[in-house]
Amino acid sequence: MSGGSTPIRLLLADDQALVRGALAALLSLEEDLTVVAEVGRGDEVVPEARRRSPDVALLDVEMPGLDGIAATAALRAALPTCRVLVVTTFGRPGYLRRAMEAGASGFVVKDTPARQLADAVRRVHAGLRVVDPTLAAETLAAGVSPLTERETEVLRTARGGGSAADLARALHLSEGTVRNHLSAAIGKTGARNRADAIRVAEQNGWLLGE
Amino acid sequence: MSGGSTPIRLLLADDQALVRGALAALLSLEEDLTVVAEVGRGDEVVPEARRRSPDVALLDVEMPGLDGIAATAALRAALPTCRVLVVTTFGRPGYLRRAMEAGASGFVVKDTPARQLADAVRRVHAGLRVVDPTLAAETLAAGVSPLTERETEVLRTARGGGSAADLARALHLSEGTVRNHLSAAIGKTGARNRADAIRVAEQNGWLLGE
DNA sequence: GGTGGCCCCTGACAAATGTCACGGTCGGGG
DNA sequence: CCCCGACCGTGACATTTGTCAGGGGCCACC
Repeated sequence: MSGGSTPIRLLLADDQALVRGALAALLSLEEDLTVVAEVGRGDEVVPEARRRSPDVALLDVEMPGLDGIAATAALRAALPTCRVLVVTTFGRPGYLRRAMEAGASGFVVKDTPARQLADAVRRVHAGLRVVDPTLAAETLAAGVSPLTERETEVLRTARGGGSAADLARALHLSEGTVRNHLSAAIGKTGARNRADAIRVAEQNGWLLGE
Repeated sequence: MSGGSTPIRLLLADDQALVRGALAALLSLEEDLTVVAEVGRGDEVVPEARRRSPDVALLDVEMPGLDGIAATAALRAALPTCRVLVVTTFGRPGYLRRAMEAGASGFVVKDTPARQLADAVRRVHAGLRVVDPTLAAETLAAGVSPLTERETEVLRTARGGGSAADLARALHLSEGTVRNHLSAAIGKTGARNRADAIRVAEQNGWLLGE
């Protein structure tokens, strides 16, 4: 494929240096691909992309500074010609939706065989969309988050652990209100605990930043 | 180094196919290393190692079937000549201790630069021990788990979420006993919640399977 | 034989949690 | 306009949770 013309320029973003380097090694084996930049934080994606102007960016979702979804949106805004392929550990149904809404061209789970990654990159670069089919089905099934904005916020804050009173102080709400939102969230998630509700919401990717 | 003699034979175990393949690509760049086996589950490590008889095994801690620590012990028992290098995502202080106790020769976090991995493999193969220095310090600081056997068991079961009554049924205990164990665990971990205690214990690697 | 640790249970208590019914504000859409 | 839904708050209530003071059994160690 791709007969000898200029190779596809790649930017890699992953917080784990070892994985980042390994992915670079893997992709560098392909003649039509070249890794021109590597970053370990979400907020370094756009600055580095400006410097190196890659064709495709591979972004992890879990990153310090700025998560991969937010980084996707920022990158699409800054360099519209650069395509984004999100590569993530967890197949949280909501992640896929959020990534696509943020302007990603592809979404790959780290479970997929290594061979397919290069192809995914090429497809994305060609303007096609790449999506894990089973994950797409799950996304449809899980649907959009049933949680209201405040409920997500309360649940997100509750993740750190702490009493309802603590949450109330942190969010400038009354303790009763916090408990009400939590109760609503528990009902909507089908959970029976506060902790349970957090787990469910997290699994479905309903707790992503903003 | 290693002037042209037979290369070091490696087995890779990681549940994420992409990472596994990428690591294989990374390590295959080194002339004195060759990847002879790849598995995605902990319980496949020993059978595959028997077939391919690698010199060094790189094992992830988080794996289905059998976690990396248990796989380490099993592998050491089955093939004593095969050294083990544990490669993990999380630098849980307790993981390092458990891995060393299980007979691992090295312990590397996925945050470390990709360049150092090949050297770590060579050192391990040479009979040396490889340990992340900062992590070693943390391990010393965190110390051994203060939790009693039953306390860990209860806490581990409580991870799934559920009321004290549920746990009592699952563990064939009285509900009061469960609450007592939980209370003790909460006290020892310095937490203020049940959920908090679980987080702390998990972070320190105190909840690993037997 | 005594002591101490871990285990299991009981019962009781204060605190936190989850639920409900209720009232009020605000904005958008029929 | 008026209604609905999201949002904030109150107060009250049953349940759950975390804590404490006990009791007894077992085992290891001095």
